Amino acid sequence: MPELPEVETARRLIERHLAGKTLIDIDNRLPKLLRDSPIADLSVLQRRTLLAVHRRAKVLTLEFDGDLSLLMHLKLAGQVAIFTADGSRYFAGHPVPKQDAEFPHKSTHIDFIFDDGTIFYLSDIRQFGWLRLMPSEDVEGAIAAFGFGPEGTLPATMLRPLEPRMMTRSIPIKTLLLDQKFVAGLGNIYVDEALFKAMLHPERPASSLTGPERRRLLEAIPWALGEGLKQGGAKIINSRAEPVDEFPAVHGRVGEPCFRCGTSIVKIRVGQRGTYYCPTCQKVRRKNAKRPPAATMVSGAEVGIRGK
DNA sequence: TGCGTTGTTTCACC
DNA sequence: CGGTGAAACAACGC
Repeated sequence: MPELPEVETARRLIERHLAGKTLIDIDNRLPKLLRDSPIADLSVLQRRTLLAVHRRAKVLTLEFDGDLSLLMHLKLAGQVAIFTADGSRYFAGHPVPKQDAEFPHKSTHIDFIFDDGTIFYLSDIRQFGWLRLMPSEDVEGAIAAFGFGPEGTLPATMLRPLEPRMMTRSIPIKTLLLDQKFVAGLGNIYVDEALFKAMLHPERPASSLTGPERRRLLEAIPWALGEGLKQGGAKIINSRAEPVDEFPAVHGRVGEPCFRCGTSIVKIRVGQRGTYYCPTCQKVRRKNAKRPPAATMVSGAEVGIRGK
């Protein structure tokens, strides 16, 4: 669930509440979360001060003094919770554990305890997330190795270089947008939202988009990520959306009326991913549709399979 | 109880 | 060798 907006929300929270503070204790009850980590033990972070928190795509870097940096990926179900000494609680990422739950929760795997009593809890109900601890000087190379494309939050004009690459790919536009090497930060929620905003069918071959359609999409990407960020991340619980100000408009809303036209939102699978769209607002349209249609219309090619 | 869930990697294939 | 689609993988709730 954590995509760019959720991860950026987490970054801001951590930086706001913990930058300049010193770690006094780390309780890591699930050491395997440190995967492929050059330094395999978090305890070396004891007595280190958090200097800054960075984000590239969906990867966070917590930079400590003493040349140590902790890379963090929340994947499907990671949650960041910060409890300050005055009893306030701040959350980002996955909705479980619930905000009023007792902490540490059974899915809370690491407690980072800071010198002023602030506690940073890292929970992950699915345990798909990962951490990597390394010398700060190695971070740049480690991030570069992911080969991320441009940040999806960039203004559309700066995403223009994506256009030629879009034109040569035959895969569904949704699949291409999910490729972090193409554009960084979109996940399943915000891809569906960007395609709805641009009024494009998720299965359209990327190369079939017209110039105006490509430009519309490049506008919709930072727009969708921005909407999510405004809300501190979209609220999707058990695959069901709880829209705020009509966002999300399609993701997690199967069977519910489109906010724009009232048609029931449909769920299909695209590249093995649950995909939500409005069959009225996001019709398949053919580029070079010269050939006059035969007696029958475009037979059910675009008809979605209704989710259960 | 088997399926769905996500981001990412890996693999088979053309 | 590159593009593509499918499978694998991590683990758990429903």
